Parts: sequence; structure tokens; C-alpha cells
Amino acid sequence: MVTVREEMRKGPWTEQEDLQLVCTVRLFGDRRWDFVAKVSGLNRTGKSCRLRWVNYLHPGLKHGRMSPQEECLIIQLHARWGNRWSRIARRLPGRTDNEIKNYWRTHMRKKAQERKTDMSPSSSSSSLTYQSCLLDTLPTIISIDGGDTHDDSSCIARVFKSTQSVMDGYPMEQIWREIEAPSLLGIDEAGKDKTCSSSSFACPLLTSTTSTWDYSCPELFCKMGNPGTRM
DNA sequence: AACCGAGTCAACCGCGCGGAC
DNA sequence: CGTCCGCGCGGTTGACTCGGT
Repeated sequence: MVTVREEMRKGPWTEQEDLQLVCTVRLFGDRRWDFVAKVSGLNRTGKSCRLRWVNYLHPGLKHGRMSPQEECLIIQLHARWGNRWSRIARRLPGRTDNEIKNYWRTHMRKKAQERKTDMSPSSSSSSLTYQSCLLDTLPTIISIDGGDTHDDSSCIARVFKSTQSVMDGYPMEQIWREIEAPSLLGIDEAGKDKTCSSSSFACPLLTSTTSTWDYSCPELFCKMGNPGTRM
């Protein structure tokens, strides 16, 4: 018997692999990834399978550009929690931590570059700052985390609404310039965040505790129609 | 038409945490 | 109580796309 240890496959997923993974997850659930990886016949690690599922195949995921509301929410939540992408993602239905992380990095890099070339003091002349906006809207978010709000969708709507009104007429340009000092907000970056751990605000389709996901969800197979497609 | 740089996004890696034994 | 193992998270990388020159 030749005991050649087969190399685990890496790199982009094929349509066939996606299909295999989806079938296996349908059968066994999305918790035991090592097991799923084994029984699926995919020559992939459990980790890789989980990542593919969470970031691409999971039903309910949105793909495409962030809406202005989502952008605002990301800014606010990042100011509050820092790089806790998974936590931020739970507040954004259909978005993954990876997506948000990528989005943030892309924009931060861009804005950092812009700032480098634009260090003129006049740029900070505005008396209205993003942080002051944030202080206005923060209670809304905190009330969601802390209070036992029950209706998720109405919570989202409220946050979006309040952020939108506050951010109205406030250029994203300036926002990005000001977001580097979240400590100014008096936010406890140690992030104990006791309140949010029990929050019921998370997207029902995205929470990591969705072992009870309804496998009959038709979206899955809509998605399977165009696996791996880029936008 | 070819080249180049910036932007985007999927995927990998390493680490830490928590549960099982 | 200590060790092992699986999972989740955050950071990073690299391939691909697109727009400008």
C-alpha cells in the first residue's frame, strides 16, 4: 500500500466542489467541519470548507456593493468595536466578516493615501465632525445592544434611519478622515461588550449558531446556478 | 492594442479559545 | 488539572478585473 499523503487541495473552488459541499452540509449540518470535509469527498480541510460555506455558499448572503446605510453602520460599529469583523457582520444582515473586512481595508487604504496627500489644516476646519455625528447616533446602537429589542428588522430600520438623517449632507470623505480616533468617543475598546453577547439582533440566517438552518431554503439552489461567479 | 496601477474579493494562515477526554 | 482537537476570528496574500495612459 502506497501511503502517499495526498496534498490537500487549495485555491479557488470549482462548481463541482461547491455542489459537493452544499450536499454534505445539507446532510450533516454546518457545525462539524472536519467531518463534513471528510465525508464530502472533497480533498479540502474542514477550515477551507467552513470558509467557503460562510463566505460564499451560505444562504441569505448578499453580494455586491455596500449600501450607504451599510457603510454608515460599518463606520459606527467599527468606531465602537474596532476590528471585530465578525461582530460587526452580525449587525449587517447578509454580509460576512470577510466582506466587511475587505471593504474597510480598501477604503481605509484609499483614505489614508488621500490624507497623506491632503494634510492641509483647512480640511479640518469644519466644526461638525463625524464623531459628533456618531455621538448623536450612538445611543441608537447602544439601545439595540443593551435593551432587549425584539423586532430585528425594525431595529435595523431605525438605525439606518437615524444614521441617514445624521449623516445627511456629511461627506464620506470627511468621515473617513475622522474615524481614526475611536477612543475619543469614550468607547471601551477592551470591548467587554457584555450587552451584545446576549443580543438577539443578529441576522437569523447568519448567526454561527444556526445549526437549525432550514435546508429546504430555495436560495441555496438559486445560488448553485452561478457558483463562483464574480460580479 | 498593450501596459500598468489601483481596486476588489476569495482564500489561506496563524493564533487563541473552549469543549471533550 | 493538563492535553488535545476543532472551530472561529483577524490578518494577510494573491489572483483577477477594470480604468487610465
